[in-house]
Amino acid sequence: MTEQKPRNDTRETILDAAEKVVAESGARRLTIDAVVERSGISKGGVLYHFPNKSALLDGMVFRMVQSFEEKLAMAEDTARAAGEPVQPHIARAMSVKNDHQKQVAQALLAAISEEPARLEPAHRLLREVDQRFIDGSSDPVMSQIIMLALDGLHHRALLGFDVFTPDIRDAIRERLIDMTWTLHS
Amino acid sequence: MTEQKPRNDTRETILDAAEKVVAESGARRLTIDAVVERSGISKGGVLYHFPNKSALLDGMVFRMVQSFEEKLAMAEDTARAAGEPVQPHIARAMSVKNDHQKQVAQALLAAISEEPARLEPAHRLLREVDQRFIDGSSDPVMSQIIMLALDGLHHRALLGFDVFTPDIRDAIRERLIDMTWTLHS
DNA sequence: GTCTATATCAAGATAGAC
DNA sequence: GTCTATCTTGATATAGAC
Repeated sequence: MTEQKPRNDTRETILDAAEKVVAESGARRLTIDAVVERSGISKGGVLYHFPNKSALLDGMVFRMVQSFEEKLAMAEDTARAAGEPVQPHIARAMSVKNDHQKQVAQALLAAISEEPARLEPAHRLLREVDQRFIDGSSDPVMSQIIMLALDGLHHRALLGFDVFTPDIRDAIRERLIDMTWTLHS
Repeated sequence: MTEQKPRNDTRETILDAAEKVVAESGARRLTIDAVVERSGISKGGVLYHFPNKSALLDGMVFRMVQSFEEKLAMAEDTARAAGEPVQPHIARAMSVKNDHQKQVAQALLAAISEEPARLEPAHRLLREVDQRFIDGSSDPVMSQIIMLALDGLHHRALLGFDVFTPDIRDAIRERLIDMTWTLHS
């Protein structure tokens, strides 16, 4: 039995609240006080875990990067276990629209508004994924285009501009995954 | 003789300065005072033209949208004059990396950090361009993918994450334009 | 239309009790 | 480890002279 993650300690509660604030009120209003209010934890408590606002942003970005990495690692493991190329699985993992993607958007948004330099871990991750995604492709430029289109999906969510109906979104996703298969078989 | 545009009145100077502040110091530091300092115009002067910060953001977004619309209109005129489909020309116009794209990034960044609602004019524009770009395509899903990839290029510039060498960027651009031709001939 | 001076407030950060 | 109270600053906005 893998025990339930005891993840909902105070730290996680604070990060959850921070994301909610950004989602609900915009990156501008991501203030310590807003997080205090949204989390129900006192200012002293919040500042105990994140001694200043930069640390809070680092925490948001780090958690986002980490959970994204886990998701990709799982996708790649699945691929390898099936003896398949990893790239279509990466594409699928990147294009899923769920809470996690929202988390990505909120964290990126907060960091870029406040201190773009804090995005470095996200840049690192994107560079690595780019590399693995293009690797071994029979048409690297097309692979890069697919990766950019996947980025574009995130982009629109980030800008709060998500006009696709679920069917169109699904059609786009499946098409991108198909294309990836073609480039890696 | 078309006379030199007399565009460099105080208003434009202020908007230029605002973009420079975002580019140099991040959206967070886009303050009235920073614009005052960067533009050399006094606080009273700046607040005469933009009575509050929201008005300044509106001004940034509006100018961005307008110049983008002009650029697209020119591209479409060129296409029609040559009896060609407009979509490849739209793709070309959207993928050019220049000062204008930087302007887009700075304005978007400032608006989204501060007041996402102020992005509405940009959303409207993107919806329209999307529509025209997909219109009459022999493969609308692929057209949408191309548009998303073009978005992705902007996205990476926006996040300060622009890793492509100029040749790769050119290769991607030309490929996207080629694909667009295929879908509209 | 442009300027300086100043009022007001929101937000980050610290101190110290429990 | 969590809390309340308070200090300090940076930023918006106003007033009114030139």
